[in-house]
Amino acid sequence: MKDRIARLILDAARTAFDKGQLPSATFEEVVIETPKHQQHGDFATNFALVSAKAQKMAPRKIAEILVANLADHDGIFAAVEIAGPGFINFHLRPEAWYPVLDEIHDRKLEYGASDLGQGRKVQVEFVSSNPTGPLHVGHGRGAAVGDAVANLLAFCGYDVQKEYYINDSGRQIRTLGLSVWLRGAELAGEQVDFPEDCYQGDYIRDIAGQLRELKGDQLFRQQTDEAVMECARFATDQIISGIRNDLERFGVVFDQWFSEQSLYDSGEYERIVSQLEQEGVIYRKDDALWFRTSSFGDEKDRVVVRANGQPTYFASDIAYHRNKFERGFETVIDVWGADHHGYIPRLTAAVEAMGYRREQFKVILVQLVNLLRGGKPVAMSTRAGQFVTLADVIDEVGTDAARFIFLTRDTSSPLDFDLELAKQKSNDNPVYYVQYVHARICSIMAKAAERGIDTPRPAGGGGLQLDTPEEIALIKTLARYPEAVATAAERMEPHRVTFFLMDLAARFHAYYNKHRVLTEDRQLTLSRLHLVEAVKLVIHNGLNLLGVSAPTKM
RNA sequence: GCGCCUGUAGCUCAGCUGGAUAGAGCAACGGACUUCUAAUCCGUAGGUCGCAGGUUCGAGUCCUGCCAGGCGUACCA
Repeated sequence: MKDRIARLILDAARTAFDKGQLPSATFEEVVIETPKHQQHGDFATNFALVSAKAQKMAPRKIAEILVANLADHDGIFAAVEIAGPGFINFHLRPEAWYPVLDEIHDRKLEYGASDLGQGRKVQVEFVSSNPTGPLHVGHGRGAAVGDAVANLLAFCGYDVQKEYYINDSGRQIRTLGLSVWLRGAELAGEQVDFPEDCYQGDYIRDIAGQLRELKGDQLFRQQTDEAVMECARFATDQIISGIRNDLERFGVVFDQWFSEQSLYDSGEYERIVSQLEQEGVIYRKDDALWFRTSSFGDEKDRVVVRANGQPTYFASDIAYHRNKFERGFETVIDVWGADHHGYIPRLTAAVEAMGYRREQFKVILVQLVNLLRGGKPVAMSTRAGQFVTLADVIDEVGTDAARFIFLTRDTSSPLDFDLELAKQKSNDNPVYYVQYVHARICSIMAKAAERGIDTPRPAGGGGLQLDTPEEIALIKTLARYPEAVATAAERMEPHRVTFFLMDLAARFHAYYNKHRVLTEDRQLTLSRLHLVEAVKLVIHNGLNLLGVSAPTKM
C-alpha cells in the first residue's frame, strides 16, 4: 500500500513538472509513513517538506500542487489533506483495505514471507554453551532469540543454517574429566579431596555413577591421564545429549553441531595459523603467538598461542570463523551473552584480517536474565553448582510461556524472568493473551461449523461488509504484519514480532467484546468470519516465527 | 582510567533508524459475564523522555560533556 501511494505521489510530481508547476525534475525519495495519530490519516508523507529546498518553494505550496495532480484512478482515498507545515495525509476508504484479507487467505502461513534475503546463505550460531554442565535460564534466552532470528531470516528469504558450537577441547574439558573421575573414585570408596575449581554440581556425581556402572571401579583406581580423559569424553557426551534433549523440548533443533576439537583433529587449525603467520598477521613475541588485532580496530594485539604452547579460546575461534566463511556463508551471526561483549572487537578484527568484510560478521548480544520468584531474586551460583536449569524452567512454566517471555524485550535490555508470573494464566502473562485469540477464533469456527455455516470466501471485495472502526483497525493492523516481520528480520529484533502480536491481540479482544461474529445476517457473518480467520492465520503465523504454539483450545 | 549496554508514567517496558498532541501492560479507582471461551473488555488518573549544551523547519531518537546503574577490560573460559 505504501509503495502504491508513493508511486501516486511521484506521478503527481512528474505531472506537475510537465505542466510547469514545479521547477525541478529531481525528486527526493518518497517516504510514506503511518502517522501515530488517527486524525493524521492512514498514511502520510513529508515529501513536500523535504522537497522544499530543491524546488525552492514553500512546502505547503508544493503539497497543494501535488494534491491537485494526484490521480487516484482506483478511488482508494476517502480524503487527502494538507496539514501542519506541509504534510500530506491520506485517509483511505474502508474497501481499499479489503485486498489485505484476500492476500492473507491466499498465502495463509506464508503471509508476510518475502524474498528480502534472495537466498543468501546465512548462519546463526547460538547457545553454544560449554559441555561442562546443563543449560540454565540465561541459555534459554539465547536459544529463544537465536532460534527466532533464524526463523525470521528464513521467512524473509535467506538460506539459514542453525549451528551449535561445542567447546569440547581445552582445559575446562580436562577439569570436567577430573571432576567426574574424583566423584567416581569417591563412589568407589576412595577418600578424595574435591578441589574448589572442579565442577561442583550434583550432575557430576550422576555421570560418575553411570560411568562406574558401565566400567566398574577399575577406572577409578588410579588417576592417569587416560582415565581422566575417558571420564571427560564420557561426561561430554552425556552432557551434550542432555543439552540436545533440553533444547528439543524447548523447540530448538540445530542443523549442525560443530565440534571445536574437530578443528584440531583435521589439521585445519594448524593450516590457518601457519598461513596467517606467513601473512604476518600472526607473529611471535615472548614465546607466545600474537594476532595483530590492533591493526584492525582492536585496542591491542591478542595472544593466540600461550608461551606454554596451549592455544587460547581465541585461537580456535579464529579457525572456527574461517571455517564458517569457507562453508560459503555470506553472513555469520553469533548470539552471545552480553558479558562477552569485550570479545567483539577482537573477533571482528580477526575476520577482517582474514580477508572478509566486517559487516559479514554480526553479533547479537543478549543481556542477562534475572530469575525471580514472586518478585524476589532466585539465588544462583554456578560455582556452588546451584542454579535453576532450563529444564527446570520448562517443567515449571512450559516452553511456550518461557519462549514468549524471553522475546518480550529487546535483547539489549536485561530481562526479569519471574517464575510465578510466567506460570500465571492471567492478564499479566502476555503469552496467554495472544494464544487466547487463537483459541477464541477456533472456538468461533467450531460454532459456525456446528450451525452449518460453511465458510466459503465471500466473493471479491465487493461482498464484504466490514466497516465498523474496530474492523477497520483490525485490518490495518494485519496489513502492517509484513513490514513488522521484515524489520524484525533486517534488524534481528524478534521482539518486534512479539509486540506486533500483542497489539493485534488487543485489537481482536476489543473487537470480540464489542461485536458478534456469528449474527443473523448471513452476509455479515461471512464477512466477519473472513476477517477473523485472517486474524487467526496471522497470529498462528507470528507465533510460529517465535517458536510458540497456537492452541485451538485453552 | 578506558570500552560496551542501559536510564521514558509509582513498577515492567515499547517507541517502526529525525516527524505532528510520547504509547502499552501491571499496580490504583469506577464499570461490563442468561450471548461466539471474563486467560477478556470499557472508562478515569498518571510524564521536565537522567541532566546540560549542540545540530535544523522539527530531537525520546543524531553529536558533545556530565550523572547514575550493569557488564567487560587475562598468555580465564
